[in-house]
Amino acid sequence: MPSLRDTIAEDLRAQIATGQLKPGERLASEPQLAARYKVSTATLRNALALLQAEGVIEKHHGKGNYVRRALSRLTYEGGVLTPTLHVTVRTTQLRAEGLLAILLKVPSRTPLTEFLCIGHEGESPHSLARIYIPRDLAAAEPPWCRQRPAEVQDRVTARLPTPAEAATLRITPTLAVLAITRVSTGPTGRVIEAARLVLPGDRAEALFTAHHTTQEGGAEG
Amino acid sequence: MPSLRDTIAEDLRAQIATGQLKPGERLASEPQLAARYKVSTATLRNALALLQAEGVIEKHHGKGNYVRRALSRLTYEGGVLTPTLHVTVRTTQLRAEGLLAILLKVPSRTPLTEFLCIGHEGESPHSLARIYIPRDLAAAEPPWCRQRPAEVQDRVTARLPTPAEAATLRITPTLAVLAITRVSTGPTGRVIEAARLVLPGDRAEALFTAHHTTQEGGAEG
DNA sequence: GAGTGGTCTAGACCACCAC
DNA sequence: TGGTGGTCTAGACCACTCC
Repeated sequence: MPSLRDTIAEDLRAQIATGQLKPGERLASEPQLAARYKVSTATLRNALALLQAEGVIEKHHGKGNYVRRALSRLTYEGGVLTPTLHVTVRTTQLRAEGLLAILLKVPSRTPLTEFLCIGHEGESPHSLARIYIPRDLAAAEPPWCRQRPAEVQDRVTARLPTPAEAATLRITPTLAVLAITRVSTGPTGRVIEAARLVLPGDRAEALFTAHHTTQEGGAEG
Repeated sequence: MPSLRDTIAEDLRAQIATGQLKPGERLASEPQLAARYKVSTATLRNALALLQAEGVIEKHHGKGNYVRRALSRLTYEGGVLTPTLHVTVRTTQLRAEGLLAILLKVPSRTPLTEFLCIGHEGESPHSLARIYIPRDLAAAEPPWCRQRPAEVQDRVTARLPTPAEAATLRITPTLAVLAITRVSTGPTGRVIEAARLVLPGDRAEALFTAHHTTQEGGAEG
């Protein structure tokens, strides 16, 4: 037996899917919706929380609840994120500590340059990347015109965003993100770049293609 | 100013991190905890919902709330999931439809063999894989001893599990999963396998390593 | 039956936003 | 200032588990 919450969520999902509620449109206020569905506001908010976790609606304190605009799907492939419409970059000087030093294989307190990159589509941010480069390798040019790596390793996980990440990406803290940690090694074996990408789970995917010429099997567990 | 919910969640997290609450142990009942923290049960349950979404606790209706047992981290690399302790396989005959036909590049209704693989560690399931192979390629041997692929493409996304997946993996529907769709192509260009893996986001990671010998840059957006 | 978590209610009070 | 969502309360009632 579906709960009231699930029934209401399903009804709103259907209204959005059929276009009765359009992207960017404001939903009726929570008291109004609660009255319409004959439930308490707590139950109605519970239903909205479901839709929020699915990335179907956005909540804006003091303004209302809105149908989420359908943005392009993001594809991460070969170290490149597409589509890349607008990127704002903020450069910071810092020193390697902890995990960052390990990733870059440098001693603690090694000078680094951080490039904080936020990708935008229209008004809304859609991707967050923090790129770390040993300072002696970082010049004036942006990092994506740099030395060619000989090896790139991507570590991909699914998790909830930190509150800061959620705020930056304007997503709810309950919407899962795809987190990619990339380490690029130069031809000499030196790590030339470490990057941490955070992408909204509901509209991002990462593609990896491997070519085999000799042995190796397509196994699994 | 942190909310009561966040404060309580943080306190419980700390108790678990410091070992005051041990893996597998039952928490005090919700009314007891609510009294201890001097909040309503609704607020206390709100805090527990946070911990549940992080994979820190498990809720069991009618029994209690339990600290989640720390299982090994799962690593998916080169098409192999490790550690692979126990796998139960169920074989099913079916016909390609929709997305499956597209992935395998076969006409609709092509006969397929499905291998439903559930990885276990002790009592608890930790991974779910559905492997699809054109029936003329599927023999008696399990799929991981099959023909060598020339190319393997992995498509990785982060999302919430379906209710069925959550039940199979014994995770909450609010814990994100890492979903990997793999397509293996044989030396002749024919797709020899499609696989859909679902891994709990809080303890799985996928690793991909690319080697470059010529051009290509480490870009990003 | 006793105890647990799951759902839901009705309403108070606060914080944010726009006019 | 009025409307919106955010947090929290106190308590009713139901469903599940175990004795």
